[in-house]
Amino acid sequence: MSERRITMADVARKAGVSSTTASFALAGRTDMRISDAARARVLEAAEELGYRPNVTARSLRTKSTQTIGLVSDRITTTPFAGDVIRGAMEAAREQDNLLFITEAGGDPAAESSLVHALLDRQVDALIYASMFTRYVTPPKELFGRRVVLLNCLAPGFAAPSVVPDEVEAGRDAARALLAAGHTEGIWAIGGHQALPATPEGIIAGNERMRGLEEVLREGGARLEGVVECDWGTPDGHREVTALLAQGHRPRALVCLNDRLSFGAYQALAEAGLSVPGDVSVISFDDQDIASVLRPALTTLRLPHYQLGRLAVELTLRGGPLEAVVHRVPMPLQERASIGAPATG
Amino acid sequence: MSERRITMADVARKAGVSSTTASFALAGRTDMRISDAARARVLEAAEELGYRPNVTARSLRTKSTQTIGLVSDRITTTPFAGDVIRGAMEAAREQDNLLFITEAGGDPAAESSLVHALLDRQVDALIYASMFTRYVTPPKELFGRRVVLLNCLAPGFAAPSVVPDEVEAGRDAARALLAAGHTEGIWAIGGHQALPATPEGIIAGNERMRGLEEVLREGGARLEGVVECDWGTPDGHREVTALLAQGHRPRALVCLNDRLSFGAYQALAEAGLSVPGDVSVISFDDQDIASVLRPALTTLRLPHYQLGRLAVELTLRGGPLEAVVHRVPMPLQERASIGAPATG
DNA sequence: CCCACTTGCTAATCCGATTTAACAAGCTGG
DNA sequence: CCAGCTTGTTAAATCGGATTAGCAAGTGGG
Repeated sequence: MSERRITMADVARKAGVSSTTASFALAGRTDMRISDAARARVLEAAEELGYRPNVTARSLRTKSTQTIGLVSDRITTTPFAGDVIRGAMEAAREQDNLLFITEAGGDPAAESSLVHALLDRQVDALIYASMFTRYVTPPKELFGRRVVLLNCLAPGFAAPSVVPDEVEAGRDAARALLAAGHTEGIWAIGGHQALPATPEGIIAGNERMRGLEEVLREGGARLEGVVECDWGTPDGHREVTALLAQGHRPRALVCLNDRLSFGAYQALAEAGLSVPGDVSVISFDDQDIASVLRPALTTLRLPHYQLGRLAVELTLRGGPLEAVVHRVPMPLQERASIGAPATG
Repeated sequence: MSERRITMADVARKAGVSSTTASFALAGRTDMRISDAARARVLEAAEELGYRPNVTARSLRTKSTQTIGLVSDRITTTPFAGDVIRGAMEAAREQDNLLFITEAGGDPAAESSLVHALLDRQVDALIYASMFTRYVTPPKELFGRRVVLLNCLAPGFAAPSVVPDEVEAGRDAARALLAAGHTEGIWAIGGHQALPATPEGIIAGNERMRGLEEVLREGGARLEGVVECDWGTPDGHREVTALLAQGHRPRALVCLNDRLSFGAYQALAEAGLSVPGDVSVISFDDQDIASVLRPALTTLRLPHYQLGRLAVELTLRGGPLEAVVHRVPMPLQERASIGAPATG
C-alpha cells in the first residue's frame, strides 16, 4: 500500500542485537534474560524508527489475529445496527481488537460464505447477530467455533446468547403505569403474536406482554384489551383509530414498540385526544423518534450499545464460552407521555 | 480458535505433488506448466479435504490482505451509518474483500490510533468517512496511503471524495415546487448557515440553498423568506410556529432536512393547517420518518448506500487514486406532501 | 584449577502461503 | 549421437514476526 514498513529486523539492527532479543524486549517479556541496556536500546530504536509490528505476520505464528468477525442478518433497515456496532467496536478496541462487520441479508448461502471469509482471515471469534430478537439456526460453519449469539437464541447450539431482558421490561412498563395510578382502561397495541406476522413479535412481543400482564395482575389492574397487529406506524394509526371508532375510551396505551406509538399518537391527535391528558402512552425500543414526538414518549429502551459491548466482552474473556443466556436490562426512559388517569 | 485447519501442504500431499504445484494449480495460474492430470488431482484433493486458504499467511507474502478499513467519526446518532456500511460492505464482498469498521467519535487521538490499528493489519486501503458532509483534516497517518474520503472534503489532501450532489438536490427541490405550480409564499426553513450552529449546514445547507435559489429564480419564482435555525425537530416546530404567529401564511415550506420537516408538520397541525392542502412541504435526507409521516413526506434522498458502495469501488479499482470529487445524485422520493398552491 | 551455574544473547525453526530458480526426462534437429 | 529445447515438477527462499534450543562468557565454590 505504500513505502516499505520498518520491520523488527530493522529495529534489531539499529539496536545492535538479534531479532530474538528485539522481539522479547518489544513484547516486554521477562522469561528470557535481557540486560537493561539492551532492552533500552531496542525500545529506543523502535521509537526512533517508528516501528509498528505487522499484526498479520505475527498472527501467522501466534494464531491470534486480534480480530473479531460479526455476521448479521441486516445492519440497515433498523436503528438497531449503529449502536450495536459501536458498542461492539468500543469493547473490541479497549483490548486492541478490531471488528469485521458483515451482513448476510438473511440469506443462508451468503451467511456461509461470509463466515468462511471471516475464518479465512483467522478471526479469533465470531458474533452472530440478529437485528431483532429471535430464534436462529446458525450456519454449520459456526459449529465448534468461538461464537457469541447477539440478540438471538439458538437452542441446541452451544454458545452464549446476549439478549434484552424483555420480560422485565414488560414488568417495568406495568410498574410505570401503576405508579401513575392506572388500573383501568389499559390497552396493549401489538400484543400477543399467535400467528406472528411481525417476526419481532415472536420473542419481544410475547415476553413484553408476559411481564406486563404479570405485574398488572399483581397490582390489581388488568388489561382491558389486547389488539393484535403488525408493528409499523400505519398499523398503530389504523388500529387505534378503529379502537376509538368502536367506542372504546382507553386511558392508557401500551404500544409494543415506538412505531406503533407514533401511529397511535397520530390517531389520538386526529380524534382530538391529548397525550397524556386523555390517554397515557408507554412504549418499547426508544428509537430516535421517541424523544422528538410531542409529548416526548416514555419508553423502555433496547440496550443496543450494551448488547454489542457485552457480546464482544464475552468473546474476549479467556476460557471457553458457556452456553448461557445473558439478559441485558432495558432501562426506562421517562419522558412525558404518562400522566394520571383521565377522570370521568 | 479450533482444530487444525487443512493447509496447502495437506492438499499437496494428498494429491501427490509438491506444494508449489498445489499453489499454482489452486490459483489457476498457467504461467507455470502443470499437467491436466496433476491439476485435477490437486483440485480434487482440495475439494475433498475442504481446503480453505489462510488469507493471513497469504498476505504476508503477497502484501494484499483483501481487507479495507473504514474510519468514521460516528456510526451511530445518525441513520446515515447503516446504509453506508451496507453499501461499502456489499461492494467489498463482490470482490472478496472484507471491511473493518471503526469509529473515532471525532477524537483525533482515537483516529490516529485506529488508523494505526488498521495499518498494522495491513489493510489494502482506507476509507475516511464523516457522517455529514463537511471539510475535514485527515490524520497525518493517512498521508501517502490509499485513501478515499467518504462524505467529506479535504482540500490539499490528495484523495478522491465521494459526496452527495447537494446543489443538484436543491435544484430538484425547486423543480418539484415549480412543477406543482408554486411561485409564491415559498419559505426555506433552516437555510443559510452564516454562523453554522449546525455543522451539517455548512456544506449541505448552503449547497441545497444554492441550487434551490438558482432554479426558483430561473423559474420566475422566489423565496419569500429564509429562516435560519438548527436542524432538529424542536427547531422546526418552534420556527414554523413563530412564522405563523407573525402572520405569515406560507404556501410551501422547503425544510432543509427531515427532522425540520417533522417539526414543521407538528407546528402546522397545531395551527390547524393541512399538508399539502394548505401548505406543501419538501424536504431533504429521506430518513425513516419521512415515509411514515402523515402525509408521507416528499424528500430528496441522501444516497447513503451508493456513497458507501462507490467509496469501496474506488479503492478496489486498480491504479492510483485521483483526487476527484465524485458527486452522487440524490433521488427525489415523491410522496404526498406537495400539492397545488392553496388559493386565496 | 575445574566444574556447575548464572547471565545475556543468538542461530535456527516455524507459521502457511507465494514465488524464484533450477532440474530431470523426453524430444528434436543437425 | 549430442546439444538444445520442451514439458512437468520441485527445492528453496521469502514475508515478518514468535519461539525453542543452545552457546559463550563470567562467577563462585570446593
